[in-house]
Amino acid sequence: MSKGKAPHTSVWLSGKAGAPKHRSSAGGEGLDRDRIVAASIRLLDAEGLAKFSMRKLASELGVTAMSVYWYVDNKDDLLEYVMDEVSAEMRLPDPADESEDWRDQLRLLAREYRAMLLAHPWMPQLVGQYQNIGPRAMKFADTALGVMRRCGVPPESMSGAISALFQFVFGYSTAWGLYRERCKAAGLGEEEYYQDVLDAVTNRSDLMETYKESAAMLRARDTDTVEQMFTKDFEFALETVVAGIEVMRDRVLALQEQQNA
Amino acid sequence: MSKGKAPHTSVWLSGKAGAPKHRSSAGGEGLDRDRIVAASIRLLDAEGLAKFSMRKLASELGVTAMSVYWYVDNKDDLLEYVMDEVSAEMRLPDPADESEDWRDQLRLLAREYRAMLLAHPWMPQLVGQYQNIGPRAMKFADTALGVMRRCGVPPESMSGAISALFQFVFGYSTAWGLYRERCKAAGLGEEEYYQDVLDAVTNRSDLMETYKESAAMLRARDTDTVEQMFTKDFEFALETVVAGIEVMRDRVLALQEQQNA
DNA sequence: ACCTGAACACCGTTCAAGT
DNA sequence: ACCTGAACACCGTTCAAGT
Repeated sequence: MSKGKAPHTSVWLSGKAGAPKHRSSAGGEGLDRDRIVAASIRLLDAEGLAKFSMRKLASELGVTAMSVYWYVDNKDDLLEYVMDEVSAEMRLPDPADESEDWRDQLRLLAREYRAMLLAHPWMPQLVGQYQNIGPRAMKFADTALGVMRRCGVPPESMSGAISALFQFVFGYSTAWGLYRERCKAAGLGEEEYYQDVLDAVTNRSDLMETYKESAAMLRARDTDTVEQMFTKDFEFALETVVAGIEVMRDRVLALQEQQNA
Repeated sequence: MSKGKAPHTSVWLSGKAGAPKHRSSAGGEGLDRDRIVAASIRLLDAEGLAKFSMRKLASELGVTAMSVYWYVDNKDDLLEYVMDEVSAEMRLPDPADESEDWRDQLRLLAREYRAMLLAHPWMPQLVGQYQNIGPRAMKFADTALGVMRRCGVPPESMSGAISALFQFVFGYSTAWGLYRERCKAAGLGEEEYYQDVLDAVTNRSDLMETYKESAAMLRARDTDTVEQMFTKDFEFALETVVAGIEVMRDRVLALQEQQNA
């Protein structure tokens, strides 16, 4: 922050983040920013982002709506704290551990990211709304960079490679999370809902004509459950990106060598 | 839709989508679903999703808040119509054109998707909230599948490969769109905001220690503008995925051949 | 068939007031 | 230092009523 009071960008850039959380020292039953964040996560997991409100949160905490505002400036800030908190659920590999393959470490990071996003279906939406740049999320990003460096990609290409992998995982988790949420909201099983979509397309010959590629693909994998389909796609795409990174590394290194000769 | 009145999943699965749009025949100045969708896009582009409301939309149309509800069941449905409408902005290659390289067609699709998502900064958020399965979005997806088939990936692997590419583009566009929105909201230039983040990290030795990988990477590319950085990352990641798809295709085909022998 | 007004059940947040 | 109550300026949506 170059100037005094920058307009709203992120709590983590406002200088007020690290500051007083008002830990009620004695660990009593008073309010607390940690307690507020924990209650928020509980509510979000239970009822989703759309139904989450400051008023409900307050009543969950057995307190008046406005008490929360003593610990948190506004709803946006609170949600940024929440994001960083669940980001801490991910296990991280040690990039310094030479005994492990960097590909496996990359796979672990991708799977942990996916698991976290799917464990909290509201999380992809928040990631699309606020920048996840709190300390725990940054630790994750920094670890990913550390692993990427071991693969031998030159520094200026690292963030492109990182982007290919983790933006995919984010997009994928968003899509699958959405699908599951819709099923739950509609009171349909995952297979049921899928059958409905399939029927809607295959029963109408005009749609079969227009979307013939989609129809053909759907037919090619109709022995799988929806969950199997999503999981297979994830694993295939994950290997695609890892393989691609290796190709790009060799390509860039060859180019550099050629320039030095 | 197997049963009569399925609970809310998507307008496109409710049977009410294709139905009466109430085209005011004579093309007069009456209301119209097309007109409502167009006005919505105008408002969303101008003020963003957070400030978009049914009441503002109505007043933009010079009409009472409730008139809109004659043409559209609710806000969710309207936003799904909007998504499909802007999805039509993307140019599509012809998968049947054998004179074009499938790689180039894939690149075109990825760039068109990116351009569309960045032209409407609220779009990534909607994609994370509703399933984009309207007719125009489906046409895009079907074209992507058609191109992918030309590459030689077997049918059951196609959606995994598609996922690797387009979920990445979605995630990437979400992140960059977010960055730009934050800049605009804060009244900062893109470089200025970046400098603020950089300063926040590099001026504190404890952070430099914790996020040393990030700091090193940032230093490695500090001659680029933010826009150049994002664009380079996109191009690098795009090539990464395309290269990865080729590797995976060869790998899967070799495996199939081996099983047949 | 199309549009309106009034009303309901919510929001996030401010602000003066209490202890 | 911490919490409250009342109030403000909004929401999406329902419903009975108008033409």
